[in-house]
Amino acid sequence: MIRTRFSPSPTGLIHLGNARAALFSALYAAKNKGTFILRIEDTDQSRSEHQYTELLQDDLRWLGIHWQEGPGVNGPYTPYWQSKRHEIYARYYQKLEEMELAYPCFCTDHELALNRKIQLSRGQAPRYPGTCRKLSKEEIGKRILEGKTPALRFRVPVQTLVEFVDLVKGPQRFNSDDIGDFIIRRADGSSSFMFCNAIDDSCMEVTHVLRGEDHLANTPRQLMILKALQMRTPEYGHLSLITGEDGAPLSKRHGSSSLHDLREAGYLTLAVLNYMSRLSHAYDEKKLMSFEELALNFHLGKLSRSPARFDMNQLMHWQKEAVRMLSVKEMWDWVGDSLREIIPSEKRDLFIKLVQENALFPADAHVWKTILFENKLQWDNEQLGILKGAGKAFFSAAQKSVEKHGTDLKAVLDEMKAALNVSGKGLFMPIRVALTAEKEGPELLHIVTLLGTDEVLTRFKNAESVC
RNA sequence: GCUCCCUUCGUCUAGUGGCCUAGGACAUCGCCCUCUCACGGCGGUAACGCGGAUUCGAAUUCCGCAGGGAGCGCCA
Repeated sequence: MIRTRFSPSPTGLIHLGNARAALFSALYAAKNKGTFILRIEDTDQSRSEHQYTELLQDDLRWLGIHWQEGPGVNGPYTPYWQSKRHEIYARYYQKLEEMELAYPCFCTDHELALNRKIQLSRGQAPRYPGTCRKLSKEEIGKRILEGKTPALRFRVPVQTLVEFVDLVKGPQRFNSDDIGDFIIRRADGSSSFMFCNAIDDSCMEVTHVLRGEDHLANTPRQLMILKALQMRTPEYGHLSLITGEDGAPLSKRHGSSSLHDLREAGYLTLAVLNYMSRLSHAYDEKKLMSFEELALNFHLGKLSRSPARFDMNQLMHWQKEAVRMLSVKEMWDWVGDSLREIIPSEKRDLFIKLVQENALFPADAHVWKTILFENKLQWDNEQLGILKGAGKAFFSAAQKSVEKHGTDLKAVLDEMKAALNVSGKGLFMPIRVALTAEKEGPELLHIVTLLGTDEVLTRFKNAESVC
């Protein structure tokens, strides 16, 4: 049974990199009919904010990622909030202390910072020097009596090779001597990420951990903890990072860097899903795929080892595809139901159909709503040139034809062709500009139908008056 | 500084020693279709970071270099 998880900390909106870790974890579980777990890592009370645990779940659900265990659904390994798992961690701290594989550390922030500075200036790796490593029971007792509250450090074994096969990067080998004793419980009693993340994965029987590449060097630490406790270890796969268009790590200054931003910007779930799935994972299929299809064709072995750039062009491509796939109802939800009230009921279907072929975002639909249903056309100089080029006679002829044929555009055009000896672009462009003040857009036939005879006449008249 | 990761068209990638005069998609350019944009069709431009080694043969293996990134936190 495959079990994967996503374990965000509620300190902010879900970053695209993390969202992708969640996505791939969910896809992998889905592909293998396994279980995908959501676990909230809120051990850092000072930085965790409740609002984010809700937002993060909303955003995940929006992306179409659903968890079989976690907040809201529970499961056999409850609770799924780390802040509520203190007793569980306490047992393992005790075990480690009993085995003397963990020891209290009384060093202050100041001492540690100073030490790091000295080591760095000497060209050494900034590692914990082991100050409290050999404190006797008496010394420890004395300090505690003095009112000092220690943190707990893991005693890293000496001269030990930690080896594992990374699911995407391949065989890895680390020397324990490159790793300093690290904190597993803070002085305030809370658990550090390094510790509870590993413990929870093991306790929850997670089989495959897919996470960001930035955790690769953490893996030997977590493996050492689990090994010391004789607990089962998951397999790890480290996903390459997503960078901005300039190759630098994705950040706020690149614009949309969180799922939430994308959602707010009007991107569709399927667009984001297809784009993100294909960032550092190759699919043979070129068409837009559903979550299920993406899962079915997901292969760990197809995950790329190299970092991938976030590319707006490509996202836009999937957005275009996704918009075209929308049903009429979905289109209304997407463009905003308020538009309905402005548009007469008999014209709604046609409006949606027309917008669907030309819009990338809801705002585009609003532009066409304004053009077609609010009478405030403004021609710019170039457009005025086009109108004047056609001339007053053109538009008076147009009005005459419309009066006779109504919105039967073909009849109108035929008559104008014969009367004015114009055709092609010379015929269509002045009409398009007169009716929409745009040089591009949906088919004129549809535009004329939506406008109706009276409005078409008004607009031709206005065009004539500026010639 | 130390440890680790990464490096194929502008971008995402295919590629696991001969099928590679390196394939696809997006972007871009041109043509066709066409009332415009889009769609669609056809075609073009465009890449194996550098240097060695192994081999009859290397994008693919090995070594070095360069560049980019991560970790070395009482952050996660």
